[in-house]
Amino acid sequence: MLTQTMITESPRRPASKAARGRPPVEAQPLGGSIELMGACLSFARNVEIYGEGETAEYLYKVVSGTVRTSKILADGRRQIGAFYLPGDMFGLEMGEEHTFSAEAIADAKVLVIKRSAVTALAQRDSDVAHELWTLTGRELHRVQEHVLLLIKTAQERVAGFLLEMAQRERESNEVELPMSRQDIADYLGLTIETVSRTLTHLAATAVIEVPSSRRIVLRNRAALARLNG
Amino acid sequence: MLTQTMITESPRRPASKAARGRPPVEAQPLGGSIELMGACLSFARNVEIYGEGETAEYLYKVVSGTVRTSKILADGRRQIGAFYLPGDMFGLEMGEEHTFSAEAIADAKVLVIKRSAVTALAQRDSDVAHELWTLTGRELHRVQEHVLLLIKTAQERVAGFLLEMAQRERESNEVELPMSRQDIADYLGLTIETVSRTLTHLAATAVIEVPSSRRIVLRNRAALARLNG
DNA sequence: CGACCATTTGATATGGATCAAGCGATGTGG
DNA sequence: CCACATCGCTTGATCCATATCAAATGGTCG
Repeated sequence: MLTQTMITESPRRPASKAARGRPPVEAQPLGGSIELMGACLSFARNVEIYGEGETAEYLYKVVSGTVRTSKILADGRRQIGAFYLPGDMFGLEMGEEHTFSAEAIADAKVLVIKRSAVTALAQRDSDVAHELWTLTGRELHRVQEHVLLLIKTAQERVAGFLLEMAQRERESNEVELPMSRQDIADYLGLTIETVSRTLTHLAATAVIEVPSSRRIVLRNRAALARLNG
Repeated sequence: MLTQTMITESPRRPASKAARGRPPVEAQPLGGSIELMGACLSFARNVEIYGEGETAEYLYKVVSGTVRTSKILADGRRQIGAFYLPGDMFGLEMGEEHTFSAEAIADAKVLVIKRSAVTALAQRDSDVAHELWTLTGRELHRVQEHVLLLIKTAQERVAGFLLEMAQRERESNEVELPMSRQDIADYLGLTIETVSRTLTHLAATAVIEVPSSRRIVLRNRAALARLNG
């Protein structure tokens, strides 16, 4: 069994701190008509936003911070389904229940939108319906990519992960990782030690630089892409 | 690199043989309004239905036989995305291109539906739109389950696969596997040898019975479910 | 400063991959 | 009708990537 990060239910901190370190989200083409009608909530680091199995009453959009969705298997192993950065929507479900749980990785602000309102709107407005569908389709695509990651070697997974993260934080070579090594490991289906060793190895071969554990510089993108398979 | 099954582009055989061995498909609640407007095509074993990267002009519904979707990685490894049995729809894409290719595993008949017709219809009819969305959502759920399979041990993957297949062929304990060991291996992210060994082991421990290589009897579902994690 | 985490590093174990035969069906040509 | 090639599958022996177990390091906060 893998060692799990203990989820410490730390008390909510004031929202003022949550927006730190990431620019405000510009209006997205997707969700343009949706995002108007939600309330904005703050969640402190490691606080659960919703739990697996709870009824899916809302869908969410990250304003600041980072959110992870995860699932705990019977024997305690944890699988992380996705990381959501500012601008990403999450929590949209087809069934009545959330199939994963969601937690804030760093203090996060999320826009909360009532599901019933959106689906009702979608019934009349085919554009909204199309947006919802697109959202699900995008998610599908992401998960398919995730499957492709999981059949690869440790190096390839880590390389793929870094490229994925780099792609998302505006095409820079500096990647700020908001999640712990354990989170990365549980996302990639590896152990924390293997993730660490692989990063060390990539650094040793000058493919990346690791100035601090949560900050990574991509020195040789081509090599990473090659490793990615 | 994994050894790949050679895809022999055998010539199309007459459709009469394709329906063998599986009862005709009853009308599904989903797709009720969609399936009326398609043509029915036949594909021989191992014939490609569409290729990765081709423009997604149609979506498909399996009438008889079995279809697999797959992707070949740069180094030759193959990942199978899904197996589609009679009644299942596949090939629905959000983008303009197919992200996987699709081949018939056994001689198959598939209903072919023009994408543009469906999306046009969806624009006016919110029920059709909802059907499309549901279809994508169901697919998303399947792929999420696939991810969960891929982080498990070989035993757990094979057990999970068998349960999945059993669930789909009307809740019987007899599972007829239409796909080869190589297909199963590429679906589960294992080698053909490991799949074979695992099945042998499950048979040795009386969890299953393997009267012929393509036919499996689940003797102890509880044990399988336990192995499934 | 000292306690507590997260992360790295090291030593060893192991599950599954790889390499290599063997086996049983199915089909083909002599 | 039988010898023989072929193909899909199984079985065996060995190797290696990653897990596991254990300890050291380093950063953060009271």
